[in-house]
Amino acid sequence: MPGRGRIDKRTAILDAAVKVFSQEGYAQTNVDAIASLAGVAKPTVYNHFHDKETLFRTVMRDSADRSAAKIIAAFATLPDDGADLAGELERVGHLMVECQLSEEGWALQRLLYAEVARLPDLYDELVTRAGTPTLNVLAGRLAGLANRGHLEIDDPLVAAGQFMALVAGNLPALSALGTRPVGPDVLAAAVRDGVNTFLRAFAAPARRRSPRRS
Amino acid sequence: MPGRGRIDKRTAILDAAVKVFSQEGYAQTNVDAIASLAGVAKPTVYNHFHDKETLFRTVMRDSADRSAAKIIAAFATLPDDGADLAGELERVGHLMVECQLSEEGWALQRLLYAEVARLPDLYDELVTRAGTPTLNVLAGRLAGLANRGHLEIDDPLVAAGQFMALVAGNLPALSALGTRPVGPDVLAAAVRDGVNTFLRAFAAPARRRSPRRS
DNA sequence: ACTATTTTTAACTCATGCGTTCAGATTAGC
DNA sequence: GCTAATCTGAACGCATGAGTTAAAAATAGT
Repeated sequence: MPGRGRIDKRTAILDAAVKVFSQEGYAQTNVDAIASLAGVAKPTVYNHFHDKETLFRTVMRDSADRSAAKIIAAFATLPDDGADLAGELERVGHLMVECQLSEEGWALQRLLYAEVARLPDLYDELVTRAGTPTLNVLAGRLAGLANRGHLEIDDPLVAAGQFMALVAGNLPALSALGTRPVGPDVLAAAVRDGVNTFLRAFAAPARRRSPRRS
Repeated sequence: MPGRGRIDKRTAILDAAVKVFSQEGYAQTNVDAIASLAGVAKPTVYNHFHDKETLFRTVMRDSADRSAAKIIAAFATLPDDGADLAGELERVGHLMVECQLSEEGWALQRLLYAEVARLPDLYDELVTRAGTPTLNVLAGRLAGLANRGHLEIDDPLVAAGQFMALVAGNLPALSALGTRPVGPDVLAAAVRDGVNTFLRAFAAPARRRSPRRS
């Protein structure tokens, strides 16, 4: 019985909840499993969170916040000067993709798909908290690169969305919606392909580059 | 009580099942609702399908087959000559996107995301039946266009995946994972943006084209 | 050490819902 | 019209699981 204290029970419950919800889905999860995994009695769960849905919403909010913070931190490392643009985009793409490939990233996505029809307001909240700021940060970086003449971009928001689609678009298929591991070589190839196509479309024409592989 | 015959009971059950599963999700669906919507007694459901999971798998298979047939038919209309390539790609992209935007297309996707962790073999089956052939047909078309000098493509499979990612990648965000309608103008802009970027990356350099808008 | 709050244990209520049973009605095929 | 299959209706058993309750036990703050 670690943490016989008071306050860390809440975080223990949340940690257990994210695991069980991820593996079982919302409806298939029973609260007893969360309580026992957290090393906590069931009424304690209901003391901290009024009901199962409140617990679920809290888990999703926290998970989305963590994911967004990680991706935004990755995007923030994109330098404004165009030095080794392909390499930098690959590096950032890798960070982004690994965040989505993480246990928690996929769980968030699957749970969102599963419950969006029943909890549309939760979806809106997560988009506002995580999706929109993430896209905006990347768009800002790309706009900076375009202003310095390293990229040729009309609409930075569109380009940002397309960068994410190109780099991460094949992940669902590659990992069977996150249920199967992806080899690092396969992953690297997917990221490289996405970055190459992105640069073929948006690289400034002055410095015509010939990508290493398709 | 239409269709008091024997065999159409099965299709009535399947039609009702796809609707209820789509709206409620697997776990939240109760078989009585399917039976009553199909105008059929509950034991009849269990006469045709051994249990709820078998019914679900059948629904998913049928739905995937229908979707794949529609998309493949759309891809098949892509001409091999490069006449109005941008227009043709937009037209085909529109067909593809509308198929995914349909009630049934989104339902299939959401249900797959929701249940893939519990039914991994079903996922594999659907990929084999629908995902792989769809991608292969598009790749074949793109390879044909490349062979005739209208596109510059190293790996047609990669290019096909990237075309789909570029054209359809923003749909989840635009439609809130299929739970909200998308205006036809917004949809047209998304498809046009995707096709433009695809052509900026893959159009043969001989005929340099300047896309109408970003 | 004393008090108030929280946690635990274990049992309980109550609703949902899968899958089954069976007698009786309906239909297809001959 | 007769027979064999299927469909209906309504009820049932049974398991699962959310959320609650109660008193006893442990803990934090003072």
